[in-house]
Amino acid sequence: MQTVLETAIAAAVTELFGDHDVRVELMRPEEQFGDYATNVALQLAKQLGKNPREVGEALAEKLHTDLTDQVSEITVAGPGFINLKLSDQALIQAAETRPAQSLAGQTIVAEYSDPNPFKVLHAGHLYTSITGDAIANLLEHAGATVHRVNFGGDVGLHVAKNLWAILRELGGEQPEKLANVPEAEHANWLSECYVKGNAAYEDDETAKAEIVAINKRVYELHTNTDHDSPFAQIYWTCRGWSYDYFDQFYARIGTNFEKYYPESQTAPIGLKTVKEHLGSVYEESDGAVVFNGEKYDLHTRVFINSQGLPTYEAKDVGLIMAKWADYHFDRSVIITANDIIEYMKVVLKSIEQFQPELAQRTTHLTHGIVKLAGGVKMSSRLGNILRAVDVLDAAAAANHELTGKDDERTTLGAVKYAFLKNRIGGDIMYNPAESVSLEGNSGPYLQYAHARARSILAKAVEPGKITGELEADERSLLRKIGEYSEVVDKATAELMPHHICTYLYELAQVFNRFYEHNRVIDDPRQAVRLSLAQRYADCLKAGLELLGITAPDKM
RNA sequence: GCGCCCGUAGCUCAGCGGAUUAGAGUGUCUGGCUUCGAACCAGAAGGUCGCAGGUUCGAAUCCUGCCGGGCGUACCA
Repeated sequence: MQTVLETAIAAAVTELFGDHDVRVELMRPEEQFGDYATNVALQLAKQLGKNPREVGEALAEKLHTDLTDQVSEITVAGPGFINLKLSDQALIQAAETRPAQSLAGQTIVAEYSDPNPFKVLHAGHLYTSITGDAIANLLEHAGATVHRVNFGGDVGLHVAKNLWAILRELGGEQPEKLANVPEAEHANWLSECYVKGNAAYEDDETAKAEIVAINKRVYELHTNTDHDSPFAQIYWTCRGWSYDYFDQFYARIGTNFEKYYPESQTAPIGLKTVKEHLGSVYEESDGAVVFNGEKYDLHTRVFINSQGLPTYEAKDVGLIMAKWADYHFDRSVIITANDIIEYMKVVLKSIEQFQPELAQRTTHLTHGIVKLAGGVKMSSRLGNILRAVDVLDAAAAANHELTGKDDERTTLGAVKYAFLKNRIGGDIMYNPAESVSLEGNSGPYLQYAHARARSILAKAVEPGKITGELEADERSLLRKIGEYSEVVDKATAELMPHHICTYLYELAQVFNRFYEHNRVIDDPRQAVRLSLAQRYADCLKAGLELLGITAPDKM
């Protein structure tokens, strides 16, 4: 419908005023003004040297005859806006529009979550996982084949710190003693070891030297494919515990990954790639291999350190090469926190020098961090962290307190929506007491709104079709339903799921108002209203599912 | 120092070139359940959109400067 109107407006402009440089873009004005609005008269007036209202009046008159079937009212308002009100028939038709399949046929790799084995999953991982999942859903629903992948550091200094503490806890390289750690405690035990190892690294020079040595041993263990030495057994067992813990977490929040790319796998690829382009792209400096970003107004960064070990930069080069080899993607979306924006520019710029299409096809999408109320940043190095499970448990407790029930769907709905409703980019304030509300603009409000509509539908016979003239409240509801495809298209184009949250909340509000003032069952207009309720519930459910939130029929 | 991001009601956020009164939620105050689910609905109060210039028919939205905050700035990730 939007395209039909835009085409007609563009044609009318050309016919009345000849060719001019105007962008015909329809806006959604407030309902009192109409269903669509255009500012072409304002754009034209300047070029024609005419009064914008006169230009608007002329266009409105022309459009009124050109669009008799689609438009019931055209008015010129304010400085020269042309407001269009759809006929009921056109509105009914417009509400049938599906979101565009704008990415049909494309292969897209979506990388998100990226937790490090041996470390605890904190609230930030919860946020990035939920956001990444929603974005992957958007891409998928626009027709793309999406591969969800996950990158994580199973080698590196943090692992060495952890192993140093693990070895102390075990009293040496005695893998059999790992059996003493109860299965339920695996993740907690590892995270406690990390905190101890990190503290030792910072406070104790001897420990620091030992940790650096362990770091090198871990890399060697991978190059030698050592699974049998006592040291290797400890490493592989604890690493396995971490991946089990991740899988449990992802299962709980309902996302799943096709593939993990551990750094131990991408490191050798990155090392090889960087060395292949040593001299042409990368260069030696102070015993390390760097990419001189200053040539491109970026920072210079180390890709291979002076010990010959790959840094995160080289591992990321390896990751991008591995993703390319595995998928030959049309597009690669990497979702991380903001703090590595500049870093990623350097990595991509370096890759651009020898494989430009990989850099061109990559989108680095970043979000803020989860902050505790009071402005405290979370750090797993310090141990004063809010774990992912703490956030979920707090939401579950709030849910229980309000409803007396335990429902994981509501808990997840609350947490996911609380995170997703904010525009990606800024930091998220998390207040354990207030942030995960079940009322107002929240996930449970939408789930509840959905369940109410389903409850009505369950009481009635099959709804019919929406036909004939609509009453004002019915029209408002259908108008809102009709915006769905536009909103999803926008959210997909911008990779901004929060647009869907804003819309769904408005949609539910419109329905709740409708429901407050109008009967559905046992009303002369039952057939039309049931049909509207059905459309509404389907629309709400589809939107929630795009966000990764389940829409229960009862709650 | 340089670069990037942010500053909108007490709090948490939408809005990011358009409409006489800048929107929500929450919190405060008030009203509505013997009737399709009140996790709901309705109303009141609450804002010099950080400050100062500029561009524009039109600026919270674009540009410049300043103030305040965050992040990054070579061998962490």
